[in-house]
Amino acid sequence: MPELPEVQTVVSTLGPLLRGRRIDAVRLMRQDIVSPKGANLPELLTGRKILQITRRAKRIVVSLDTGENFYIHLGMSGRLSVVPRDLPIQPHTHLLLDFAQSQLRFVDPRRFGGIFWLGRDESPDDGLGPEPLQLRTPQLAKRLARTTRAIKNALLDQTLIAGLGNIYVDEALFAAGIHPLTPANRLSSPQITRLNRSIKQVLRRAIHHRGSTLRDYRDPNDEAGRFQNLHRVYHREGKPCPKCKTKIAKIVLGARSTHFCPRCQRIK
DNA sequence: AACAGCACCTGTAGGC
DNA sequence: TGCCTACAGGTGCTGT
Repeated sequence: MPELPEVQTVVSTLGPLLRGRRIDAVRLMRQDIVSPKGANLPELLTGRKILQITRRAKRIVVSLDTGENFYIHLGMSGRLSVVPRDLPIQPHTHLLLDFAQSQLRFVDPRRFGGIFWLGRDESPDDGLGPEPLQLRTPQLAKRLARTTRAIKNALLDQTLIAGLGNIYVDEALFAAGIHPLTPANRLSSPQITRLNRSIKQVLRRAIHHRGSTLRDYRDPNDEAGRFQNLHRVYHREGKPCPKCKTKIAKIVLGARSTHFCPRCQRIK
């Protein structure tokens, strides 16, 4: 469910609530959400203090006072919330961290998300391409030149560029006027320049509006995002294109729905 | 070796 | 109302 803007919103909300707090107790209801398989989270976390919470792509990285780190991935349906300890526990709650005055809960019905403990030789960057908000155009051009896949699929590949998902790829391609099926290595250099600008613009706006809530995304204070109201193509099939009024099309690409304007986004 | 396709899970919305 | 299917914001594996 969450892409970079939603994860950024979660991280900015959690930071002030948890920074400097000591973990008094840990309750892990399902071991199978933890990686590596055998990691003993209660033992690793109890008594530790949280130094800071940061984001890398869609990973929520928690740094501890021991110098150790782990990250949380929300998958499609994962949610983190900070609540009073005595609030009733809802179904699919897999992990509870107790602090003096509050409790952090990880709830994830589909269990595509999880908690990833990082060993001394591991980094939250492992397996990830560059951050889209820091990406320079020559770097993007170089990476896209290496592949013939459809640009939509290439942008979803987290090793190529890390943090975009289905919504924001469709929105960025629309903003740049690029057809999602265009082979990545066939983009012209003006197109790549526009694409890089569009990606940043879409992500910044989405972060400003605290992400998109389509079904059930919520920040740790249980608040919905607002950016879904500003989507121009995503989930708008059959509705008029905001630029030219042509009906927005929906196709399936790599098993993901893909939305675009057939008139504004042509394959060159 | 890169890449398409599917599997992994559960909840929900929409059609009949 | 109720049943059944399709689909959902992600990623990792498998087979070509």
